[in-house]
Order: sequence, then C-alpha cells, then structure tokens
Amino acid sequence: MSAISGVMQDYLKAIYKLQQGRDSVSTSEIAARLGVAAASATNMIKRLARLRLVAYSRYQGFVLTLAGEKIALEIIRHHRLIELYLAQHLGVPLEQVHWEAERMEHVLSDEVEARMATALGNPVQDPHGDPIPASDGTMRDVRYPKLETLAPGARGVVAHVSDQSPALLRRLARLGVLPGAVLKMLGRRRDGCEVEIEGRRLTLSHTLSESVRVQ
Amino acid sequence: MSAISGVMQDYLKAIYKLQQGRDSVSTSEIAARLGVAAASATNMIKRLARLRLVAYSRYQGFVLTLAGEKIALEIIRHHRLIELYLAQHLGVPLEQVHWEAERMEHVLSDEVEARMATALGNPVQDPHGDPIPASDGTMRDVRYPKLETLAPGARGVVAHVSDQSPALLRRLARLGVLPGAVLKMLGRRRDGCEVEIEGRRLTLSHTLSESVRVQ
DNA sequence: CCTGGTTTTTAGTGCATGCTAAATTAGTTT
DNA sequence: AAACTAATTTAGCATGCACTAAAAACCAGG
Repeated sequence: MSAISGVMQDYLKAIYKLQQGRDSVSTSEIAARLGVAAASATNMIKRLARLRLVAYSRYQGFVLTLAGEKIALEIIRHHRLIELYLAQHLGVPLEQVHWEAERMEHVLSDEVEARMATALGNPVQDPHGDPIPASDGTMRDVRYPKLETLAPGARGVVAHVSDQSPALLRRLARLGVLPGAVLKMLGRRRDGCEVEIEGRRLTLSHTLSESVRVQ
Repeated sequence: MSAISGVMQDYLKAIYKLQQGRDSVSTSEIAARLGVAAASATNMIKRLARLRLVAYSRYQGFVLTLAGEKIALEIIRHHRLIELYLAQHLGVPLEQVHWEAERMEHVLSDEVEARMATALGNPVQDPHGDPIPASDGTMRDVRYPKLETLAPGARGVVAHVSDQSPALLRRLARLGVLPGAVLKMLGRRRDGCEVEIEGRRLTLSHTLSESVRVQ
C-alpha cells in the first residue's frame, strides 16, 4: 500500500536539493521550484510527513527524514545515470539529457539501473559534472566555486555546468566549456569575463559564466 | 490541452491488439485485458471517443480511428524497440524486458526513440519475434502458425514466443527455443510434443508449445 | 414475442493531485 | 505591544481514473 508516486519522488528530490547546507526548507521554496501553488505544496508535504519521509511541523518548514533522503538519492542516481547513459551511449545532445532523464528517472528498475551503471563503468559524475550517488545511498558532495572567482591569469578545470537552461547549455557546449575542459581566466569585463580555452579566447557573458563552476 | 495520458495509451494499445482481424471490440474485452472493471473501461472509451481516437456507439462495441491507431502503433513501436534495446545493449534477460518496456514506453521521446532505432540498425523485429512498426506508422503483420501444427518430421524456424508469462519465457530461453532457432518436430506426445533443437531432443509441455509459433 | 441472463452503461464514490480564495500565523515596524 | 505584511495553512472545488451497485439494453430459449 501507498507506493511512492512519481510526483512524490519529484517533491523528495526537490527538497533534497533545496535543503543542502540549510537547516530547513519552506513551503514556498518547493512550490516555486516545482511550479505549483503553495497550497498544493503544503498538501503534499503533509502527505509525505504522514509517510515519515519528511519531518514537518506547521509553519516551521521541514527536512527529509533518513527514509526520505534515501529515496531522494535513489531518484537522483537514476537521473544522473540516465543523463550520462543517454549522452555517452546514444549521443543525445547535452542540453537535452536533463529533460529526458526527468521523465525516465521514475520508471527505471533496479535491474536496468545496475546494468546501465555497469555499462558506464560505475561512473561517479554525470555529464554536467554533478556527482552520482552510489547505489548504497552515499554521495560525496563537493561544491565548486563559480568561474568568476578565478583570479585573472589563473587556470582552472571546468567542474560543473548548470543543467537548468537548455539554451545556455547549448551555447556552452558549442564554445567547448564542458566539465573537464581546461581554461585560463584572462580577466573581468563590464558584462562578463574573458577566458582562454584550447587556445581560443572568448568572452563569456555574465549569464553564461554564472552557470559554470571550476576546480 | 488534453494530452494523451499513459493510461489512455495503454487502452489504445490494448484495443489495437484486440481488434486485429475482428470488426469490433467489446467493453468487457478491454476491461479483462487491462484488469479493470467494465465500468472503468466504458468510462475511458467514452473519453477516447470524445477525443476521436475510437469510434464508438453505446452497446455496439468500438474500434480505433486512424488517429487512435497511429498513437497505438507509436506506443507499440516504443515498446518493442525498448525490449530489443534492453536485451541487446544491456543484456536484460528476455523474460524481463516486457515489463520494463511496459513502463518505459510512455516516456520515450521521439529523439531517443530514433537514436535507439539507429543503434539497433533499424530493426524490424523485437526479441519475441513481434514486428516493430516503422516510424511512419506502418507495420507488416504476419501471423505464424503454432508449433503444434508442424507435421512430424518437418523442420521449422521459431518465429515468435509469447511475451505474457515471464516464467514460461525463462523456461523457453533455457531450452534455446527463441526466435531464429531451427527445430525439427519429432512427434506429438500425450502432454505436448517432442522436438529436436540444436542436436538435443526435448519434450515441450502443451503449455510451452502453445506459446511458440514457427515459420 | 416474452422472459431470464449477460453485457453495458449510469450513478455515486474515493483517492491523488492540482487550483483559488479565505483564514491564520509569523515576523517586522513603529 | 499593536498593527501591518508576507508566508502558510485550511476550505472548497476540479480533473483523471479507478470502484461498486443499480439500471438499462441486448440476446437467446421457449
């Protein structure tokens, strides 16, 4: 009885991401993140609380319980394995894999998950540079600094690009700014910053460089 | 407005399969096939009729319209491509691919569908021997005779094995009775029939041989 | 052609998930 | 501390899709 629905999985995943480094999440935050009305979020949170997947007391915000976090990490693992699989084995363009994974993550069986992981060589990172949780529910969480924090003249390796905007991602991909790429910060400009990458020199708008993190 | 839901897709697929070679399908048939109450089926049929996906007049049964058939074939294509992909590229055991595909078929984008088809070399058959509809919605439908119709002494090629029972399928797979396998009918026995396959001789129970078709 | 049995449909419900509008609580400002 | 504002919750309702029970239509045997 009461299996975790796909919608619930989305809530758990969103809460997981929002609560990182914070001590609680508010109703309006998930509502905004998931694009639903605040009342709908309240409703679902109460349902998740009844299932002991989030700890909640009204008007005070909430966090995942261990059980909730376990499910969230499982879904995130699905998501990131699918992204990587689609990119590597089927050549799906990077800016598309996020939205494909968003739908597939809810129907991936443990069996197929395991086989995909094996086919990929048990990877630890998805194509955006995000860590893939292990099947035991462990994830090392590293937070890389934004590209703009790199001092002029310094070199860095792209560690992460945002998965939120397909258009942005496509532009970054075309410029070669993807996880693993080595670049050198040349300096800040009025509307962004100038970097050198693979011998080419380019200016990244503020919007673009905001979505790149380096190591 | 009114996108075709996953549940609707299941109804369309079921109607497609039931109406093969018949001139109409009854409420109780889909209800049985989908494991829902007759009233639920009536309800959904009326909804599909409003969307012009089935032609329906009450108490008289129904059939798919061209638009409905197009969607049904698209889902069947998804299903069979996924089955084949899982079997060939991820090594998922044959008796499992049907149920995996049953969930994934509803979330496969055209993009990923096309890439899977390419990776598989635009196949025309799934691992059970069922034909895969083309992306333009064409499917050649061949109906093969049951194994038991093979005359004693005659040779045949396994063309199709049923996808309905995982347990049966596992047994067939273990015996090597899979699409493409060449076998020779030795004769009927009281409880099934005896065949020779790859030099080995085996007796297939009636239940088993019922789910095998030959060419 | 009527009557009993089967199939189908209608009516009324329940649950998951969403919404808006109204009520409540929290937090901030004077 | 009172009062205003912003966030949250409650109340009431809609839609998709299932169910059961009752009514209606169809079909077959007499």
